[in-house]
Amino acid sequence: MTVQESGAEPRAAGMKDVAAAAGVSLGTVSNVLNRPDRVSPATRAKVETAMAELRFVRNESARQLRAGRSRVLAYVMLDGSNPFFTDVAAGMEDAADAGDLSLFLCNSAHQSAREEAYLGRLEQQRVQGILITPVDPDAPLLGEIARRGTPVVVVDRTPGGTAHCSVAVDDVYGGEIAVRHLIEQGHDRIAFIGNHTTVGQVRDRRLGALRALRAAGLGPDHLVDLTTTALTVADGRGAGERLAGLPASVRPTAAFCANDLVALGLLQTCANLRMNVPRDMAIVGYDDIEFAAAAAVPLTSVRQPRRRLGRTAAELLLAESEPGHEHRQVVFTPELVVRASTLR
Amino acid sequence: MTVQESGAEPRAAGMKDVAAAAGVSLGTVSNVLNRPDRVSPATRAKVETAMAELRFVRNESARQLRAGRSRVLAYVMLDGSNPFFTDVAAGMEDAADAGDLSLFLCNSAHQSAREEAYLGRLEQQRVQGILITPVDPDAPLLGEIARRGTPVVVVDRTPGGTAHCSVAVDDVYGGEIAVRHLIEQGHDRIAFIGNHTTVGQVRDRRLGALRALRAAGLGPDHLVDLTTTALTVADGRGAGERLAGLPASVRPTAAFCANDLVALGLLQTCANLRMNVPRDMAIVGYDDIEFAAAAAVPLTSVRQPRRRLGRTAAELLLAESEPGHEHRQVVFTPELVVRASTLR
DNA sequence: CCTCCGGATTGAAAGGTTTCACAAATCTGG
DNA sequence: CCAGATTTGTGAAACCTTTCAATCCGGAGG
Repeated sequence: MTVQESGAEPRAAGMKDVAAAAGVSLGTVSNVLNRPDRVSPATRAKVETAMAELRFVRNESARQLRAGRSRVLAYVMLDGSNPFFTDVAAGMEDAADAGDLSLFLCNSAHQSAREEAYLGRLEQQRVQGILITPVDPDAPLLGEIARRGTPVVVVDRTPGGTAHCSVAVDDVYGGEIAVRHLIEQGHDRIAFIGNHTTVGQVRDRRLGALRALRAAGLGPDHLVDLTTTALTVADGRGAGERLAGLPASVRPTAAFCANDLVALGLLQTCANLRMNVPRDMAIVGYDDIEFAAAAAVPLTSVRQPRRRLGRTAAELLLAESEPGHEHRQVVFTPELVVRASTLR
Repeated sequence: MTVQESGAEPRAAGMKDVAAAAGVSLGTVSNVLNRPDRVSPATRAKVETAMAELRFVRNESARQLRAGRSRVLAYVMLDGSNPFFTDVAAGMEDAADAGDLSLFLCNSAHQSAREEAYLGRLEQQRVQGILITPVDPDAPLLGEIARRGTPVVVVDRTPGGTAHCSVAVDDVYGGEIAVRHLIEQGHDRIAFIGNHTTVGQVRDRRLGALRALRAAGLGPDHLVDLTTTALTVADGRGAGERLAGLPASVRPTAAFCANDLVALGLLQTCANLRMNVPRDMAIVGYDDIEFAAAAAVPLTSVRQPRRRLGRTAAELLLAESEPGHEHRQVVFTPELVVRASTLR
């Protein structure tokens, strides 16, 4: 007389149950799962049938506890709503797929508190490694995590020390090619729109801009700074209004925007004010997000190898576990994509 | 004589080590972690110091194995590069934060194989629940997972049966208000641009469009179908060219696009062909993504309560574990955001 | 017929935590 | 000063898997 099991859930089956149902030992079930070649075809078939019948789902916690290794990577991204980071993540997925790993995405949304919470949990989960675009690349927490044994790779930021691997893009060079292009188009008063005082990346892009001016024999006074608080479309609109308000004698004829969102905002203001782009105002953006090409006036922009950035970061992470590992800092070179917004 | 521990890593400390260092029992360490009020302040302090000194990091696998519960939710999203889904995810994060849970994001990128791989792993991890916008809402796998005990909530799709909770937006109504607005603006030949033959959502939006026409006493022949293969900016550009190629006598004066990307593409083609929006062509998009407002001609669009959608989905998921749970299908109502692209 | 060999299978230990019944210590108030 | 209640702390079992040394078995070689 067996117990009715209609009402109560019959508690999920474990390997023990599978072993019993198949009439083999626990060890054999494990072998079917982890070393199928060590097991005779007949037994394997029996075990696999039993698994299917019992709807067996392997318990990853137990597996990981015993085996020590985890099979997940995580990317803690700075801003999940920025297409740049989702493209980077796509590159990581490519690498993770190739290594039979899962990639989990976490969005810190520029909040240190959230970032810390995620890092804490990931460390507790003993993930195989953490990819991160940190709110603050020099926060000590990252170093501590790495020292405690979870590999960390910093993405699209360059940490001060050399405590981790990192991948980044040469922002100085990016700024340089953007402004060199504008100079070649005949501009010699150029607006720089962005928050270069607070964000390292933006500072670098501006340095590149100055370098291009110098190379053309133009002093730093040929760069007109319009400082924003962040890098949103609204910031771009605001900067556009300030720009339009300048007397014609000093108003720049071109603008280099610290990212494409800002550039789109500027473009919109120009359209509202009936300023023709590129005739009255040439615009260069940065990042080459999908919408840059789709804008009313397609945007010239500095493209970063986003997907490649992500893939390389993940590969560096996987390489961390190899024997004589040395931390590497990979720097990619951006390229200029010229479109209508700068071509007269 | 103790062993040198300079070179070799000293194996991460566990609760046992903490207990020894603090001179208390293992159970007490566990109490400090899980029920701090059951422990005297003095002992707690001792234990906490020991934890800090040993750099103790709790092992989540072991915790979960023993406790049975996990503290993570996962959202398997259809397209990580679509701002719509990242906004939905942000809403879920709000809810997860409130419940002291982590939200992990997985990107299936429209690939069933990837979706299945993620689902398998999540089930093995025994996550507390799965939120998903599936490639195919009627795939049997979802039902199986739910039956095996991992709650599943379907987001922004309406599965045929009632096997899960779901949250969605009323797409028929969305299509209706979009086209009603165009009719009110005096249009009576309206293009519908999208892939309504393959995607349920788009079919619904088109049905709404027809309903609005009927309400105005106009037959279905007043809707001109321009069918696309997907819903990208490029599809919109292509449709725009087809539209422009129509003889003026039959060419619609307004277009209802199945999403904002398509609308942006159409807008771009109009700009290229020197067609004025909205005078020569009024445009309504769908989703109201951030870039809709930022377009050269700000786009009228149907806004879905994205963040709310995500938050509600997560809340439904958390409610699944309550005693007498019944699956619920929540449907939100979209609203029309009118901007310059339809206002003459 | 015996020994030895190799492949297939087994059994038990181990991994780090949570939980719970129980013991010890401290407090309450009569 | 004591019985009983309350607060702290303890010890061992349990969670489910992986791993590895040991055993089993059938057949090849002598």
